[in-house]
Amino acid sequence: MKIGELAKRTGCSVQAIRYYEKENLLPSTRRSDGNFRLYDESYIEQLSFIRLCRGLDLSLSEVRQLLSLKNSPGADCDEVNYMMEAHIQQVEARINDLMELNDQLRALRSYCSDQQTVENCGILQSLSSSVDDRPTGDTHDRHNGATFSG
Amino acid sequence: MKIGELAKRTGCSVQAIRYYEKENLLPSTRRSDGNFRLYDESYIEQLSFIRLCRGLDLSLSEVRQLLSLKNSPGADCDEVNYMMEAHIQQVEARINDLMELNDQLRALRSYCSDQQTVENCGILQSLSSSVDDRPTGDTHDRHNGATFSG
DNA sequence: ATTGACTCTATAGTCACTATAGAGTTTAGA
DNA sequence: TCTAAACTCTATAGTGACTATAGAGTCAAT
Repeated sequence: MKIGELAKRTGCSVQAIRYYEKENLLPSTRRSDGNFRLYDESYIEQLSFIRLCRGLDLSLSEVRQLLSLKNSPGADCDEVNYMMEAHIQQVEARINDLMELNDQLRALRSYCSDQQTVENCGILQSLSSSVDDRPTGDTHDRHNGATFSG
Repeated sequence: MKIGELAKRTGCSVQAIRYYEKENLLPSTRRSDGNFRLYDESYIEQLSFIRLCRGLDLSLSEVRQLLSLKNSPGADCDEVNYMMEAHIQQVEARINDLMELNDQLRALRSYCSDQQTVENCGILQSLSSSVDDRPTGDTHDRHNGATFSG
C-alpha cells in the first residue's frame, strides 16, 4: 500500500509518517518504480504502536527507547517500568500545576463583574497591582510549572 | 538600569526581555551612548504584568490583547472577561485530558510486574496488541486531546 | 593596558509536527 | 491517447516562546 492508505488506516497524517521515517521511528521501505513508498501490513502495527504511545503523551525519544527495547526481547523490562513511572510523575505534576492555575484563574475571574469599563476591571487591576505592594518580587513563591517544559 | 538588572529584579531572562521588545509587548527604550538599553522603574511593573500573565499560561497574543485593553481604559471589559472564560475552559479541558491519560498510564503500569523480561512485559504487550484484535482502528475512540495544541 | 563582566545583533535550535512550493507519477474518464 | 485530478516526491519554512551560541562591542576596575 502507498503512504496515503497507510495514513488513512492509522489515522496519521502523510507528513507525520514521512517525519517518523526521517527520525528513524519507522524503518524505510522499498519504493515503487516511480519512487513511491510501499508498505506492507506490518507497518500498520508499527505505526499504531507509535500513535498509541503519542496518545499517551510519550515523547518521540521515549517512543524510540521503547521501540529499541521491543527489539531486544531478552532484556529485562526495568527500563520500561522506570520510564512509565517517570512519565506518570510528569503527568501528575502537570495536572497539579494546572489545577493550581485553574484556582488562580477562577479567583481572577471573580474580581470582575460584568458591565464595567476596563478602567475598573478587577481582573486587570489585580494583574497590575501585585508588584507595587511587594518588596522585590522575589519573596512570594512564583508559580513556575505552568509554562510548557518541552 | 540596564537589561541585566531588570532581568534579575523580575526573574526574567535577558533574552526573554529582548524577545518581548521585539514582539511589541514591551515598548523600546532609550539607549546609552554604547547602545545599551536603559530602563526606568516603570518597566518592572510592565514586565511583571507580562510574567504574571505568562504564569497563568496566557499566550503572548492574549497578553498583547490585555495590554492594549489596559491602554484604553474607557472600553468595557467584556473582552477581558471573555478571554479569561475561554482560557479557563481551555485549562479545564486540558486537565480532563491529562486525568484520563493518567488513568491509562496507571492501568498500563499495572500490567507489568517487576523482574520480567521485555519479552513478557505487559506494558509493551499491551501497547503492541491493541491493533490486531480490532477491525480497522477507526472504531475505538481515540484519545485526541493529549498532544499540546499550542 | 588588560581583564572580566556585561551588552549588542543575528542566527540556529528546541519539539513534533503542519503547510507550502514545485516537480514528478499514477489513475480514471472522455 | 489525451488530459485532468489525485496522489506522491523532496526540500524548505513556519509554529510558540523562548534558549543558546557566535562574534563583536562597551564599561568598570586594576
